[in-house]
Order: sequence, then C-alpha cells, then structure tokens
Amino acid sequence: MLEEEYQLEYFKKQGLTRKVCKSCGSAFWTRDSSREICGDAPCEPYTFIGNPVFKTHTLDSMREAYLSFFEKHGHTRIERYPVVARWRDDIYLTIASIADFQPFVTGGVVPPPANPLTISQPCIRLNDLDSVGKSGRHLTTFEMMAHHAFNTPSEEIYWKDRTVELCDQFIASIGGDITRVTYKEHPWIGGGNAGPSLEVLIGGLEIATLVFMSLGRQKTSSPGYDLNGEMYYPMKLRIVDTGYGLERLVWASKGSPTIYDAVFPEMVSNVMSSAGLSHMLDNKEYAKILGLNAKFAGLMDISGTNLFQLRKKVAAAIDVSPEKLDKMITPIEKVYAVVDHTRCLAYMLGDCIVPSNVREGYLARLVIRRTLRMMNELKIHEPLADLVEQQTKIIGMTGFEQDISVVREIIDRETEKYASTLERGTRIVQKIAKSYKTKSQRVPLSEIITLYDSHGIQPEMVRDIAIKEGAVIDLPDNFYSMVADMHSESKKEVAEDKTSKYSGRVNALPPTKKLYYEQSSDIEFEAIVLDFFDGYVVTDQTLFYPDGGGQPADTGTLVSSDSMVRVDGVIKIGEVILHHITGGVLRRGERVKGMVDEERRWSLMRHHTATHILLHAAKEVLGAHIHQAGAQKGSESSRIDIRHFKHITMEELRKIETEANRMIMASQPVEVSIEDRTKAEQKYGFSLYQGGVPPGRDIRIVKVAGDIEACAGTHCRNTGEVGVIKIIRVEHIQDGIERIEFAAGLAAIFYMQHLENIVISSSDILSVQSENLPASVSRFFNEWKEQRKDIDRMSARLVELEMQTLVAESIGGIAVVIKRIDLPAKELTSLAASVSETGGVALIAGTGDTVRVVLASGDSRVNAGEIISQVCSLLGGKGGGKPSMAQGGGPDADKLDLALKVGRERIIAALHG
RNA sequence: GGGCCGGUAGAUCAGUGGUAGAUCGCUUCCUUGGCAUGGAAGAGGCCGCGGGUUCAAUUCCCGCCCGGUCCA
Repeated sequence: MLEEEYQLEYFKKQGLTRKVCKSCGSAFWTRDSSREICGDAPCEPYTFIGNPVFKTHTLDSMREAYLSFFEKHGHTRIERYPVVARWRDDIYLTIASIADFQPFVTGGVVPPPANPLTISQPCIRLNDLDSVGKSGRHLTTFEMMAHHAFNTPSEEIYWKDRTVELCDQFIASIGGDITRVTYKEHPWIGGGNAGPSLEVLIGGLEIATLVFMSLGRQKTSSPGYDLNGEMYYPMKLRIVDTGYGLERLVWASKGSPTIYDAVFPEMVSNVMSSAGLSHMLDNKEYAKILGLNAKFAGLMDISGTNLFQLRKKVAAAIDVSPEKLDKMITPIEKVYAVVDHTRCLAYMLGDCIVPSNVREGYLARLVIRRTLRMMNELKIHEPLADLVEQQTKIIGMTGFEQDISVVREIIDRETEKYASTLERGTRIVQKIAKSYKTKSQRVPLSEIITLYDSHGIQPEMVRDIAIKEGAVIDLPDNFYSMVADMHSESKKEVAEDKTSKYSGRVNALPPTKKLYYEQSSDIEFEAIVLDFFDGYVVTDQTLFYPDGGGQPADTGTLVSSDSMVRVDGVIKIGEVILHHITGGVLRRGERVKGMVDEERRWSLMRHHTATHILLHAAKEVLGAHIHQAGAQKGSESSRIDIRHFKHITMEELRKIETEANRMIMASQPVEVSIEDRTKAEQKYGFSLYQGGVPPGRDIRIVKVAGDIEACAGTHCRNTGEVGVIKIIRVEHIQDGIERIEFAAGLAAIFYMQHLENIVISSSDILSVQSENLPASVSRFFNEWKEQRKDIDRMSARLVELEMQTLVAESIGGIAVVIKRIDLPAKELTSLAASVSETGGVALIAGTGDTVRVVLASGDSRVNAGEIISQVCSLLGGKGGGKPSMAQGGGPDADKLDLALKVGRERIIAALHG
C-alpha cells in the first residue's frame, strides 16, 4: 500500500536491504544480510538481558546524551510540558511528546516553539496498569524523548532520510552496533492523522518509533489513500514525529532483568528493604527468574488470564511449580509496581493534579489507592508521602510547580480518607453479613451492588469479609459490567443547539465589529442593521457583549428612526453577533442607535474582573494547584469553582477576601493584549487556560493583578474600579472542588447592608447591642435548654403528685383509673404509664384546643389500641397505639363524658372477659 | 452534571407514626495494698434545618444543608 514510502535513499546508500520477516510477514530493513526475522516481539525474544546493547547509562545521562546529540545537530531543546494536558480538552494526561503540539501546531494554526526541536516529555498512560510490575517492561510513567520537524510547503526542514540517519548516528553515539538494528515498516494511524512509520528494534526491544505524519482526513486536491476503510489525503504540513523510549534505552544499556531495576534501582532497593525483601536484591537465582519472566512476558500480552500462562511457561523453564513461582515473585512484582506508581504520583501531584472523583483527579486517586493497597499487602509501614517525596528528589525538584509540603499533605489526606472508607466499609459489610447469616440466607446481589455503588466497597472485599463472618455469597464474574449496564439506563438527551439552526444564514454575513473590547466603558454606539430574522438583529458593529466565557450577555435598547426595541439576549455564532429583540421590528439597512444597560454592564464587568482577582488571591493563599474548575458571573453575585484538596477554612477565606481587596485598592491597570499562542504559553505557562482553551493562532490575554489568563470577557480598566469584593459563602460542591460565591462593587455593598439588617433585627428582638448578640444568643439557648430540663423535672414531679390523688376503682382486682385531668399531652401519657406499670389500667383525658385521651393498660386483657380508637371516634377524631399504650384525640369536647363512659364500659367488659 | 446511601448521646450505631435506646467513653461511689478487672449510680439528646400530612412526626412526604459513594 505505502510500500514505496519506505524506499529511502539513505537505506540504499548505507546498504540496508528490505526483507520480509519469516515469522510475521512484516517488511523490515537491515544491514545484516543473514537476518530473517524482523526483530520485534513476538518474533524475537529479548536478547539484551544480560547482554547490554549500549554503553551503560542512567536516566539522567541517557536523557542528556539524547538531547545534546540533537542540539548538536541543529535542534532547539524545549522544556518539558506538564503531565496534565491543560492546553487540551480532549485528553487529561500527556500521553506522547506530540501531544504537546496538538492540536494547534499540528493543525498548522500556530507555528511550533522551535523548528526543528528536541524534547524529553514525561508521559503517563494508565491503560496497562495491571501489567505494571508483572511484565518487566510496563510503566505508567515514561519519558518520550523526541525530535520533531514541521515541514511546510514553503520551508522544508528534513524528512525521512535525515530522520533515519540521525537515528543511526544517535544509536552509534551511545555505543550501539547499528548492524544489529532493524527498521520495521509499520504504517501509523491515530487521532485523524496517518503516515508511514518505522519501528526501531535492537536486541529484541523496540526502542523508538519514527512517524512521518503526512496524511489527514481533510480532503485535498491530491489523490487520497484508503486506510482501514477511511480516506486519508496528503497534508500541507508534514511532521516528523519521533518517540524514543528513555527508560527502554536505559534498560537496554544495562541489560538488567527488568526495566524497573534499570530505571530506578535506588527506589527498588529502598522499597525492597521496607517490605523486608532486601535479601532478594543480590540473589542470582531471583535475577535469573525475573529476567526469564521479562523475556517471556516480552513475547505476549499478559493482561487477564494470560498471566497464568506466563507463570506456567516460566515455571517450566526453571522447573518449579507455577504456584511456588507465583509465591516467589508476586511480592517483587508488587514492589516494582509501588516504585512505578510512586514515580507516577510524584509527576501527577508535582504538576498540580488535585485528587478527586472527577477527570484527572480521579486518575490520581486511582493510582494512590492502588499503591496503598499494594503497600499494605507488602506490609510496608512507611508513609506513602515519604516514598513520593523520595521519587520527587530523584527526579529533581526543578520543574515541579507544586510545593512538596502540599504534595505530602495531599497524600496524607488521601491515605487517611482511604483508611476511613475501608474501616467504614468493613463495619457495614460485617453487619450485613451477620444479618444474612442469622437468617441463613445468601447475601443477595442487590446488596453487593448497593455496597459498591453507595459505599465504594469492592465486591472482592465484601466476599472476603462475608466468608470470615461465615455468610454465603455469590459473586458473578461480570459484576462490573452489570453495574455499568444499570447506570447506562439513565442517559439524557442533548438539547438542540440554536447556533446550528442559523449558521447557514449567519455565515453569509461579515464578522461583527466588537466595540465592547475597544470601548468597554462606553454604553452608546451607532450601527447599521445587516439582517433581521426570527427576532434576531445583526448589525455591522456592536457594544453588546454576547453570552460566553461564563459572562452573561448585555441587555439594553436599539433605537431606529421610527421604533425602539429591547435587547434581551445576545449570542455569538462564529464571528457574527446576534441581538435578540422584543417590542418591534427593524429593517435591513436601517441606521440604529444602541444603548447598553449601564448598571448591569458595569456590574458584570466588576464581577468578571473580581473573578480573576479572587482566583489569584486564592492561589496565593492556598497554593500553586489552584485552578478554576468553572465560573458563572452574574450582576448580583458570581461564583468561581476551584480545585482544592480540602475544605477552605473560615480563616483562609478571610485571608483570600482581604488579599483580593488589597489588590483592588492597589488600583492597578488591567492589561489586555492579543498575543501569539505559542509565545504566550511559553511566557505565562498553561495556567493561562483557566476558563477553557480558546481556538486560533492569536489569543486574548488579560492581566489582572498578577493573574494572567486567556479571556474573552469585558473588564474594568483597573482593579480599583471593581470597588470591593465580599465573599458570600464557600460551598463544597464535589470532591476536590470548592465553590466561592461572592459579590463585587455595589452588589457587595447591598449584600453587606443585607447582613447588617439581619444583625440589627436580631439584636432588636433580644434588645441587646449587636456586639453582644453572640453572647446573648448563646446565653438564651443555654437557658432554654436548662429550662426545658426544669420543665421535665417539674412535670415528672407533677405526675408524681397527681398519682397520689388518683382514686382507682377496683374492677376484677385490677386498679382502673378513669379521669379528666387538664394537663399537657406528655404528662397525661406519663401519668397513665405510671398506672399501667403497676398493673393497672388508666384512661385519662385532658382538654385544650382539642380533647386528648390516653389509655395505658397493664393488663393484657385490655387492648388499649382498640379501645382508644372507639373512644376517639366519639370525639370526632382518631387515635391508636399499641395494646399497652394508646393515644388520640378529637375536636368534640362536649362529647367527652360520653366517650369516657363508653371507654369505661369497654374496659370493664374486657376485664370481666 | 446524574444516580444511590447516610445525618439519633463525646464516639460507633440500633430503633419506632404513640413515654428516645444499646455499647464504648465520661463523672462519682464500692471492690483491691496498688493495678488490670469487677459491681453500682449518674451526667450527657432542637433524633441536621425549614415546610407539609396527621389527633399525634425523630419516624411518612417535599425542599434545603452537610457527609459518603458510583457513573459521565
């Protein structure tokens, strides 16, 4: 298909020949005329274990060797990007070096930061989480070293030949024998792009991939290619996208049994010691087994049940039982995984991820809990924070935005949280297991689903505890998919988008001139009507700000020579602004005068500028990880959601508020500029993208009191114009996200006046000065509690006294009291209860707004519940209770004597049987 | 954002449309040479907040607040 793509001049000149692998049938290029196999797994096993193919390098020395090699060959070295892809909204984590330049650079919208460039980009991929530690080669975190060249029609940097040549030369520079290298043809497709690609193999290991991204899904005039049923066409921009696995290069340079021993030997030995496994460190037997294990694992996918196959193979090779082998190496595999995961956490938390139950925060929590589980299994008692800090130090503190003390605090909190979830879970499961055991029933599936769904308890844990408690439980294999099915039932429909309805008509119009940017403090303008349909007016220019960026649209009026209409909504479709009007019509070509509602506009601007100020103040008070998770501006109050790992305390809130108002009082100018995206990113970092990632080559940068963001909203001219910020409340809206609600400007003043009114009216009620309000309220509350107790005591005393005056008649040897006593319901009840406690029967009635009747029976023959309902129905009401105690009432007080008489008769009848 | 579970004594939790409970902890006393322990008595509750239904709500219904959890 793309065969001719691989016929490189360089291959011919260097004497490489194209061969077809005898094992898999793939084409590859080699200098070794006797070679018959492509050199890739599973065709060829690892041969470098025990026989390094490069000069020994550490991570740092290998990285430096690579970057300086490419620098020497005309590339500019670029600093790494964060492992959280904040410049993208389609992925959470940076998964490849090219991800740094997607979508704007690769889409040709923005020029690259340098061309050609070289970078070593830490990447995180959690797809093979289960294999980490077990396969000997999988990592969650790896550095993809790369050199990229971006070729345009006007500027050719270099393409395939030079890329392969540089690869050969680099391999030679680190002591590799290029006659052992094979280049395997491997057409590449991904993310809407495609192109030829070469896998670089040596010693059975793939150490790099050289991708020549040259095809895209967008149709061009050139003929296209059909790849897997999709058409791809040549792109204007052709990109050299290489990826050299730093860790793999280091592994191959050491020839150690696993990649883990090669990449982080200090941590492996630290964690081994903590787990009490240090005796295995220099054990040749273990090294041999682990090497074999990696070799076999290199030939297969070990996810799921395949792991058992791997065990069997390795066990057979060293002649022990698979069970014994499993026991021997499982703890070591866990150590490897712990080491890998802690490195992953150092990057995640160092780059300011806040663990939570959403997005990348969820991924961080997943890794933390997984690590804690394994540490627990290995009986490592060292705090996780210590291990992560060690990793941070090994990686080198520079390049991490987050303070290590915050990282530690986050981990400690997560550790505690996990422990309490487990503890709570254990108690709940024990209780449930016991109750089903006593009922001698199986624990039903519905119960297990509830435990998982509502309490986050893994079904495996339910099973373990249930067995311990002696309960029986059935756990289906497809448990998780059953839960997933249950959730998928409630899918919601997506509302129809207005913009798509009008886009055809609107696209024909010229872009609207946005006066609200240049003259944000003006409120009047003149314009010409370009179109009018469905209540929407489009003009050539406007001061009306449209809905967007969390800022609501302006309102106001449009006046023409013969009519005046109200603007009640403004939207933006593409570059055209549509005003929704009511109360009249406008004609195309008409001249109109527009007036924006001044107070509302100012209030919105103040709130918007205040949002930036608050975000900055929060960052100063709470730490580098503070990022906006959402915001909604209003004219009376606004809110900003920020990512934070714990509740914001009152003290912190006051500090943020004070800081924010200090920034206002400094009255610094708000600077707005249009800047080149790449340059802005390098100058200000990715914290630019707080409110999402805007499209386009140039982005609008707004600087407010030290806060720098890409923002399209309208702002005050200086921070002083905000006036004042008053925080109204802080709310914990979900795990890892705190919402601050606040008011700015006049709205803040109104809010404070409102608060003052509450205080004044409350103090008026108590006739105290505002200053004494808290003390008085607490005194009143305590007195109220004391008095309630007094009342309880007194009513108990009252009941006692009443008891002494009660005259009981004896019916069949049972003391029966039937009496009217005007006491509150509670006393009637305890009085009746006192009688029944001594075996008597008491029917007591009291009158108030309505009649209340209590019947207590100390004799099983008298069923209080039955009798009371009859008594109450005579009173025009209802009543009921237990056989020993019943209450009720009704409105007809004049029928009380009759009701008591009937009650008495029923009691006598019951006692006489 | 959607769903589910929960909020009762200092802690952990029962429970009920009809007099609010248990265990641990706390206080005092007794037992003992002292301690562990054992025994007895006692204090400690706006049954999360607001509204509704009811003769009666901690309990049922609705809204809110708070905590937990699963899924996007």
